[in-house]
Amino acid sequence: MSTNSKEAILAAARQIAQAHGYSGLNFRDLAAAVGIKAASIYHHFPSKADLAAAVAKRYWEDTAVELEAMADQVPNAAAALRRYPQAFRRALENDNRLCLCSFMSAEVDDLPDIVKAEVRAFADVNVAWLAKGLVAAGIVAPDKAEARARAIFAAISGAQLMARSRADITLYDTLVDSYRAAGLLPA
Amino acid sequence: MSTNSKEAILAAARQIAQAHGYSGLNFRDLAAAVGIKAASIYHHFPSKADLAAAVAKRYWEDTAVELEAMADQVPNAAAALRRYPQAFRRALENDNRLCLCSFMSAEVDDLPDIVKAEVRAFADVNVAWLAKGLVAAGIVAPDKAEARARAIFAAISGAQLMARSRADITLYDTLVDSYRAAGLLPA
DNA sequence: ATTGACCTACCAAACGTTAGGTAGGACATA
DNA sequence: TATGTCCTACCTAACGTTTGGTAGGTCAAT
Repeated sequence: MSTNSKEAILAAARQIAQAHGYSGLNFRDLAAAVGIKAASIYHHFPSKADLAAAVAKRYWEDTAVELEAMADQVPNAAAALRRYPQAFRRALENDNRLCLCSFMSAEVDDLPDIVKAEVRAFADVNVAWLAKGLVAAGIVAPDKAEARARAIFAAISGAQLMARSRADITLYDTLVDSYRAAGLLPA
Repeated sequence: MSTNSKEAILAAARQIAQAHGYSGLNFRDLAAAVGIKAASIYHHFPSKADLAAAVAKRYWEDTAVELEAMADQVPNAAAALRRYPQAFRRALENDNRLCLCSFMSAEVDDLPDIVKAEVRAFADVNVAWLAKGLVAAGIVAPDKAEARARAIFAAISGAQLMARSRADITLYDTLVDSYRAAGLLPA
């Protein structure tokens, strides 16, 4: 159970934080979700800040793997870009949850520094993947790829947030369609 | 001081909630900001839920007035639309704060129902104003105005959130520029 | 004499965190 | 083979603090 419990804590903490944020993540509920006692979490993580940093780090690591896998499953860069919104859709499918790092971006004033750093890393991973794909697909010039990638990332984050506030995943889909129609996302 | 205190509470609560969210809004800090005692807030608002609902309601009311004023100060609908991002820029100028309703959208799982309703009303106000302007400026057909308005609102919210996470208001400006370059926002 | 605005003084519940302890496995030494 | 030491993984119980909220008083203005 050694490594297993730590992994279970990370997984459960991610689910809680995607629904209730850093401030809404508490040791008692987290422990209950894992099936242990609150104090036992301290055997695996020295503090709430360290736990949250580990969760956020794992979150962007998982996302990086997922994005690479998505690119591999598809014939070309354009097709991979077309599937990018699906990555953010999955959080909404999971009980109307939000991207962990969108939630933590809102909470940034109350976040320990070690957590903030991981939140920024998540954005960096997304922007880098998008920029690479935009260039490979020949959609934008290399010197303008990062700006466009950031715009796509920000817009998709906003669409997810708005859909969450209405608990309406079809709103997310129509927002993505609108981004395509307007020319922000490649059609 | 009668009406004055109530207004002061609303104003201070808005500032706090835009920086720390609904969960980070507490009666002691709020009272201290106003210069009264925590218990005295209950003389004006029966509960935290009622207070937050009043704050959110006042927030969209103020926004509606501000948007109308913005439209009036400018010769035509296209010029008004061009200034829309400025409304969201002001929160960032105010100590890197976030739109109250973006924060509360993230927190939607833990929000009292009466607060949720006001959060949705804020989005409705923005979308209605944008849709009206888009039609008046002849940028989109009336039957497609609302979809485009929603896309703009979501994208601008996302840009503000991303800029906040980096505490970088110039990032907000470049995101807005990218939206224009990509065709989401009218140039 | 009543009301409005605010106060002091609490409370129960929940928070992150700590102290100290228990059960059981690993492992080198005697 | 048995003993002593150390480890991991978890526990109970409590710590001080903060939370939203309540009861009842004071006091100037009407």
